[in-house]
Amino acid sequence: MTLVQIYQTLLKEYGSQGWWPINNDYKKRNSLTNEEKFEIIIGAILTQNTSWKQVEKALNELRKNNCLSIKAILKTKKKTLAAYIKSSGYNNQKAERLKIVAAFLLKHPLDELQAMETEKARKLLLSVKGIGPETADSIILYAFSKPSFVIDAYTRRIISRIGLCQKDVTYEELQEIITQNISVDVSLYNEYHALLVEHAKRYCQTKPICEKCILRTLCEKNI
DNA sequence: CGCCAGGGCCTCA
DNA sequence: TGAGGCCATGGC
Repeated sequence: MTLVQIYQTLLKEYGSQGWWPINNDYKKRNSLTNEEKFEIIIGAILTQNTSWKQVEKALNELRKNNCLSIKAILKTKKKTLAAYIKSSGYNNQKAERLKIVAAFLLKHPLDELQAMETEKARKLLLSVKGIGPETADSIILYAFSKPSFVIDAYTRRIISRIGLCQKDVTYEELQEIITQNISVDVSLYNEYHALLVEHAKRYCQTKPICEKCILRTLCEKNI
């Protein structure tokens, strides 16, 4: 089974996912405001090793307290920020990260990052403490609409179970494997990652529900 | 009650 | 550069 076939199968099964959710809403958008891009960046940090449901609550708390802007995050006490985002877990650490990112965006405004070449923006984002490869790729792909394929635990799980990579494959290795086998296309990258997440949530869980898996017949492991 | 969730940093070899 | 510990809350 090829990576293209996997994508086509998942898309046919689940349909377009409408990522990234903004203001509690999944839908396709043709362009994003800076406010929306900022919310994506904050969400990308809050969702680190945390389910999106908890992140939505945290984002809504921030919104309710007028704390979804660079200035507001910078002037709000870390303790207060941590209380707002409590539901998303690791809240002290994430409060610190939000402040670091806000300061970073003050120095490098969204328009500047948007205009940057993809690899350059990625490296710059990776230099920020609290932004690792997945968060950086999520920001580039979903906030800036540039092709940087997002690898996460779900991607690694599904692709390794199918047999297209080792289960301890590194981030960059798996990113290579995938991008070498599909075309460079923002919509494709966007949809593919979202579909993998959906599939992992529904069937390819830590304890997989293989009987109901749409990829079952093509899965080499065929658990 | 234990496991797990749309990771990343630090430390120590 | 890679493995292991740590960060924390809430759903199930």
